[in-house]
Amino acid sequence: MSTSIGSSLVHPNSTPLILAPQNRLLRGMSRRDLNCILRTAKLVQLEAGTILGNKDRPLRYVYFPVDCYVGVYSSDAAPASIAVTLVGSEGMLGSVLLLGSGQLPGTAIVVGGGTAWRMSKTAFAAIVEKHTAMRRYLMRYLHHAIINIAQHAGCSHFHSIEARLARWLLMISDRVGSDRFVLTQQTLADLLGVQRVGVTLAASALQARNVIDYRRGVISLIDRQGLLASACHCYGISEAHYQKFVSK
Amino acid sequence: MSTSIGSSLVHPNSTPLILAPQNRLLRGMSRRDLNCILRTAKLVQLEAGTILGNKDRPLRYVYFPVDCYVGVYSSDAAPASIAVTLVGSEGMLGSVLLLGSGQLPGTAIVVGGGTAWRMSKTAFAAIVEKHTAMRRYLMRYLHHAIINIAQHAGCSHFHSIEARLARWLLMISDRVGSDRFVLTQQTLADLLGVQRVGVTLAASALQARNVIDYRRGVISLIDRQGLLASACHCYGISEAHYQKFVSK
DNA sequence: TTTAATATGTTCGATATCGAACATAGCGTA
DNA sequence: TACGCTATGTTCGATATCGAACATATTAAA
Repeated sequence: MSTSIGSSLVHPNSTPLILAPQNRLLRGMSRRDLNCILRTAKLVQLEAGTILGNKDRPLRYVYFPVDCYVGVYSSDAAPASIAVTLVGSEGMLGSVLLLGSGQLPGTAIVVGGGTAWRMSKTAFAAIVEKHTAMRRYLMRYLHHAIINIAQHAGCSHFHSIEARLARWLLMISDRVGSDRFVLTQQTLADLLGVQRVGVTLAASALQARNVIDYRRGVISLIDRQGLLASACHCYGISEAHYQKFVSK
Repeated sequence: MSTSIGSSLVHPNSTPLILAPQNRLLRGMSRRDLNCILRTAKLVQLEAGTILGNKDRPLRYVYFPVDCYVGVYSSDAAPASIAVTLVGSEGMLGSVLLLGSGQLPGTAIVVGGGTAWRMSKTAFAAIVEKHTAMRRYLMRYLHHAIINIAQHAGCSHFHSIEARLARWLLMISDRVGSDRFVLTQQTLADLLGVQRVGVTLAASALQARNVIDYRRGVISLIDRQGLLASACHCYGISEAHYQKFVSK
């Protein structure tokens, strides 16, 4: 729904500003900085499964997702891969370019398709070079992203599949801005770095407790409180850190 | 030995330059940048167990280890904690200050005592603000550190205790610049985020194959090739990345 | 309507690690 | 020398997840 609204609203050079607030990071910028980005960026459609960059091929663009989200996986190898971070409407893909290189800490793959603001890495570099406030702001976001990756490392090491699944469902929900989204258990398994069986069992348990509902690739979060209770504390820690250090 | 040489060489304002090359990151700088740092930094002694900073208390100093090394743990809580990175003579603690905040992605604890160059965070901020080449160089190091953390996340999730132990022993050896160092199995267990039993079994296996030798807190790497073969590929990947992106 | 493709459900033995003890051995100190 | 502290060794049942099948159900296409 937000997708169709978004698409219908976009007319070149008319009122793209209406969409911009749908990205939390852009929303946190000054009107001036925001305009600067939107003048340069282009709204594009990203399809699930698209590879946006990996360790060997640096990013050519940076992305500010509106209603899509991108997983960054530790490795290309499917069976021995785990997502180290998830980028959606709360952030951007490519903040690492602030350090002078678009080399990601892994492989970035679009998990949920949708729209995103896209900008070439050179344009991005030029803008942040010029606008100090924006650069500082995005550096805070990058800092948050780093801390988040470290958090993930501990999380995936110590917490059960069920707790991590609950956490990721909350994270995805936040990033797409909906409590209902398209996602198969296999894709979730790839994100968590576990077998699909593990996700099936964990998801069944959550469904049995009436916390979520899913059928053939569509997951609905029914009881958000229950999901929070099922998730490890990492979710809350990460969200609190974002609020404290990024969004003002 | 390197410790005693180092200590005996240090006379205030005399020839501290001799020690500086013992930090790989400093060694990679131009003579001018290096002098600038050494004029400001002070050589200090760090004792094992010292906490240098955590998520709540940002760093007050940055450190360029000479023969000590520092673990950054995902959490304060001892039993549910795992090291996300290890900083020794190959790098610095506090590169994250390049992003404007000294908040680490975890708790930094001195694992192996020794000497390090220390500089206040304000002095550091002033220097990197002024020296563009140095800032860019250290940004490359920070970039490497980020990628390394992501690598660790995948590593600890997929690889066995024995492979990870072998990897960490190599990492520690590189950071202290010796194939023999003081370290108990309990400390190793804390680094790996596992029980001590797990380390004992893995270490016994390595010793049985004549790859390492240890007795009461002193570990000696006997067969480096064998250790490399026992370690997961993460070690080589990380080292290669450092060479490619940091050290020129 | 039939068929194929895909998503989910279920089972089962194997294995790594946990969690919790208790035992032994080396080293410093009284 | 005797003592106590600390580091390492060893055992054992419990558990989560793996690895590999095969079964069923839903949807889309022919």
